[in-house]
Amino acid sequence: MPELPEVETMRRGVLPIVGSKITSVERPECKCRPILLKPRIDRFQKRVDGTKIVAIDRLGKRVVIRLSSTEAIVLEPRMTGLVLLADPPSIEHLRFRISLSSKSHRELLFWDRRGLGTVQLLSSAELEILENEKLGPDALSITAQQFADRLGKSQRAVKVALLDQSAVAGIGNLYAAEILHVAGVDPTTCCHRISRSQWQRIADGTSLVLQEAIKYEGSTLSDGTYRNALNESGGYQNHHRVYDCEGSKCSRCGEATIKRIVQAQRSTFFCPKCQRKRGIHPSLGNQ
DNA sequence: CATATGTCCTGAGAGC
DNA sequence: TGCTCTCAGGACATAT
Repeated sequence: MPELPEVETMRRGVLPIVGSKITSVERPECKCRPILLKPRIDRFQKRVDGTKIVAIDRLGKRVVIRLSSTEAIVLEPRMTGLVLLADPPSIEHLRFRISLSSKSHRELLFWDRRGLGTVQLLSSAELEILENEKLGPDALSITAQQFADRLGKSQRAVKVALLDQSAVAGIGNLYAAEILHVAGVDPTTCCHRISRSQWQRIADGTSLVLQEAIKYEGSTLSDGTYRNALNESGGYQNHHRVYDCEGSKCSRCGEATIKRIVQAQRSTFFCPKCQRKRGIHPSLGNQ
């Protein structure tokens, strides 16, 4: 499930195609339902053919391929999408191909097993709306002040709020849990009860966890879906502190056991000792 | 407006 | 063994 570190790894992996020209785009034959493509392939073709790739950026969990026309191809992997220069894991779920006039890299591929991902061609104005109005500050650089400003009055549990891309862009279910563990904050805490120093720890934890995960090229979970642009696994799954660690001993306190709960229909993993709510002492004698 | 829930999708794994 | 069921969680549409 590509989140910021995985998408950033994909972005870095396809940087070598900057400077290449697009010779054609194609939607390969696919037995499964087609993914969302906007605009339709014939109009898409006309607008991108012959343009040059001038930059490749990341916008939250999306890869943005900027073109000399000032438009941009926005790739959104969602659950199982991959952005590849190498051969895809299977031919059957190949969803989109960008052919290039490059000697070293002939094509960029978008592969997606479950098909929830999207490929969109946006004008610079549309991209600006996405960046400035729909998405919050990027998680890699968000400050404690920005966290407090955007979520400080929310009634939601902090773990659920961290997944809101309009509040902060790039965090998903896995890294929300990792961040709150590093910050030492109970994932069920209502945002409005979080102190300044806790927002600071959350901001610090966000930066630390995401940079660490980028260093290891993201997390390839047991289903093996996520790969980098060269179809290689990530390594951060071996460094998870809580995610998918239910039942193992917490590495932070060395005493408690990692627990799993469900919040907003999603798994949350945490250490009940390191991530306790502050203030009220646990009531005695009711166990 | 803020927040909660349902939906899309496929393959893996559980259980019978 | 082979069937059915449940689950995984990105973002968005719809409901409260």
